[in-house]
Amino acid sequence: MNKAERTRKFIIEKSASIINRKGMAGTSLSDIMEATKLAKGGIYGNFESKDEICVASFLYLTEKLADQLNRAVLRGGTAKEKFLNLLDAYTEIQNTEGGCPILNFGVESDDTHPNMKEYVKKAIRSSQKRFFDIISDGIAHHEISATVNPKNFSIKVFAMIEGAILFRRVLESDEQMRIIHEAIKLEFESYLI
Amino acid sequence: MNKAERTRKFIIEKSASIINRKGMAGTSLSDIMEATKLAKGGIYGNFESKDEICVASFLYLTEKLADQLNRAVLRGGTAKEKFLNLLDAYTEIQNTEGGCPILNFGVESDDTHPNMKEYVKKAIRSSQKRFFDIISDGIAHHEISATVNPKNFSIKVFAMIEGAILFRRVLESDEQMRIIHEAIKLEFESYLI
DNA sequence: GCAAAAATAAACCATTCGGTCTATTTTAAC
DNA sequence: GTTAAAATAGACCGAATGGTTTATTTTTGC
Repeated sequence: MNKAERTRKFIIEKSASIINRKGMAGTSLSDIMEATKLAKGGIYGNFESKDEICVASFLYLTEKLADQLNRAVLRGGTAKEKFLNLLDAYTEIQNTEGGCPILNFGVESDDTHPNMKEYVKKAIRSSQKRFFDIISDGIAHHEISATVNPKNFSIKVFAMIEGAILFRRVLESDEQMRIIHEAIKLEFESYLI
Repeated sequence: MNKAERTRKFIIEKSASIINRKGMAGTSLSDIMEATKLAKGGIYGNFESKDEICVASFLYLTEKLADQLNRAVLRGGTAKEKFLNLLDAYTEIQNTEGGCPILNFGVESDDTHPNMKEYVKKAIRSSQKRFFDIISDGIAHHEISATVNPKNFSIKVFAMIEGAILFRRVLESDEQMRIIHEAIKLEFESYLI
């Protein structure tokens, strides 16, 4: 890794949480310069545009989040442990770095940032797949009742989590996150054999 | 209603969906001028700042939405009808005007727009209350099992709806909204007496 | 219809914006 | 340690930004 690569990585790490919190449109180059203590020359030597920084920041945030979620899953042996670890991880992790990148970038990824939408799509699908895989494996290993539809349940769970993250952010309270966390847990446990 | 009041109303109506779609930071005065075909003098004669237009737009959008949702509820007689009408309304209405204002403004209402957060809080609470009232009345009238916690179920349902709205927007498909809609319906029906 | 007030248009303002280009510093290879 | 290339700083650019003020048009009340 040469100096430019190191600087590029540094810029992404310093910018990601700001862009996540303030939004792409709400974050200026000045904000990024301030966060990195770099001048424009340094930033534009590494990125072609602000949009490229935003994309790189989103990918960085979701990769980091995926690592954390995957580690939480791997700490479990049974499907129950894996699922509950994953659920807990969502509750604990998402409270940092400006919130959930899928929620934040997902809302902003429209006409003004069309390329971002493809990345968010992928992130949604892989987030749901993480739940899907746990449920499917649990069914295959006779830990979870085959009456549950892994795809539908995964979609439902992930929707609840994203909704809960939004409420936690706006209401500035963990209360509703805890209520939804408990509701997911109870429902999941009702499917255990 | 004098001319200025009429113009003010006109500006809000024309601006609301744009601000909802593009975000507060992503919508410029030029965008609003274009949408309304008014010059700045006309706009600043009615509003003190762009922020005031954003607040007015949010309140307009949520009031309009609430009217539609309330009408859907009133078209039902039983708790079951009311709930399912409300659920259907969310599925059908939200696909317009730039999406769900609670989601869009909720994500953007942070440090950069602190006053907006209070309005979004209220909108979340009243959205959940609409479900809560239906469930509570349903329990009081022995239509719904008393084993269901109206508060928790309302929070859960609304989280699912907001999550589903996000997915529909990003995935550009109704599929997951339909899956979640069906999941909510099935769960609700399991509580009917 | 007229005159004054209200409402809006258009000109103006300073600042900020994303990006480009030149100047300077740092790094890497020898 | 030296030199050339790479990397970054800082000056520059035109456009865009939100907002203010002056000019013009429209509305209102009589």
